[in-house]
Amino acid sequence: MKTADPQPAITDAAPEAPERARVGRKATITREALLEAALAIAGPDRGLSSLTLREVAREAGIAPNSFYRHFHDTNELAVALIEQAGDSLRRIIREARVRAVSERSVVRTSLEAFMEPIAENDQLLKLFLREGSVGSPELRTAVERQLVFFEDELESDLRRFAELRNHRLEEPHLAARATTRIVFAMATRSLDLAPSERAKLVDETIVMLRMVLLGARAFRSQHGQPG
Amino acid sequence: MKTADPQPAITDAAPEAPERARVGRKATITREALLEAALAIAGPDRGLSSLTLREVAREAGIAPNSFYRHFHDTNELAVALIEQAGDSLRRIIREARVRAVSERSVVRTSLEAFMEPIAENDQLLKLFLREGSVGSPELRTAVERQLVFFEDELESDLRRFAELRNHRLEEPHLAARATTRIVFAMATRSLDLAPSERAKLVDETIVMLRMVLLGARAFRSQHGQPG
DNA sequence: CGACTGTATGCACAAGTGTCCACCAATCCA
DNA sequence: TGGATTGGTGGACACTTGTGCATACAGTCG
Repeated sequence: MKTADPQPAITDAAPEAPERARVGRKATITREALLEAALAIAGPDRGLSSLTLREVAREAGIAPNSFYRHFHDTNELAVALIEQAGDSLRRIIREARVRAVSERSVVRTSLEAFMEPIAENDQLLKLFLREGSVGSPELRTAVERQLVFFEDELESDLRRFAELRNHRLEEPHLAARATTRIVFAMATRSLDLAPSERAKLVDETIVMLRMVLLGARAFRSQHGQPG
Repeated sequence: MKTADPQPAITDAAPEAPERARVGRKATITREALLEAALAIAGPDRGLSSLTLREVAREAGIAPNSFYRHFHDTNELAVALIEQAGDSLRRIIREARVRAVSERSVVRTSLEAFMEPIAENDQLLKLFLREGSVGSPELRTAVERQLVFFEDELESDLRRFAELRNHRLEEPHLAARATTRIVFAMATRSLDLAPSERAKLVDETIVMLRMVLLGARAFRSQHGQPG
């Protein structure tokens, strides 16, 4: 296998030196393979930040020292993993968006498109949901950054949709944020649920989201309204 | 080893076994002191589940082996810590509730009462917010259980309040859940914010919560309404 | 060919971990 | 007084961890 496979998009924009190794020994293991190995280890019980250098190396089938050729740290690997998960996440959402415009219930369609890969075996997604807010500062900001990407895309969606239907929409940014956090919290919760109970959770989540959207329409942004 | 401490219901007001040691050597260090020590170590960067037996013992000033006299495991300690944090949390909320009924804005008063101890140095609270969903299955269910307690109390609050003001309130359970998750997500986020930015986050959170409450009033529980 | 270079490995080390064991210390009850 | 019981200690064990150093491997270039 060649490293030459560009695969440029981990962060969306990093140039990432596509011509790294023109001379010297061919890499027997790629950076991506290491990420995969780490993913395989980091089950539900183990925080991403508890990953061990030797452990990852073992899983990937290389010597512990070789790890340093690809990452300087396990933290660095964790951050890369989060960013990759975030990309995967937003890709899912974009697909959901495409599907949603032609369906009856935008909320339901989008949410189901979001939940489905979680019910499947998308380790990346599970990882992202779980990682939340523990770990090194870099890791935390990495997660937060991805969440904000998510919120931003959702906000412009909400804006477009409201305009399309001639709805009022007050504070779309906050509506997007509330929606995001609810969805993530519920998706995380669904990870510990039996598949049979997930459908119910989806229904409940839809109700919550509709509350937010209804509220965003009814909201008056003036201050000091009655409690 | 026996836990010996019956701890019949984590729910409320645990009697806390006042007569544990009637015979034998006087304990030089209490179970609580160990919890405190663990709390002191578990900073923002370290997940609760990465605590080390020896580490906690060192911080508490006892021999590693003595740890076993109080907890069978670091996991057990972590769960105890979470439950303690949950209690502290609900105590705060009850106080907020008392204050809130005599104030103008229930939402703002409650939320500020919630955020204030976080801005202070309540390590317990920070811990709880952060721990979210990583760690052993026992730890995760412990966190989830505390969240549900929280939701239940909030739900009955919402119900009472709606009745008092003659408001409609559809699906109060889900309104409570949405509220809870938003508050927790935002509180967690505020942990990484400079104090000067927290006020803004509180304001934004209030808007989000009002959206939910407004939506819960406007909501029609019938199925299949227009998207 | 040999020189050069990036990749991967083996070995070793100090440090840290959980846990077992025997032992001491204090306190109560008979 | 003397068990009985509980709390705490110290030493040792087998193990894992991150990392430094020297060295072998596999290419590419002149």
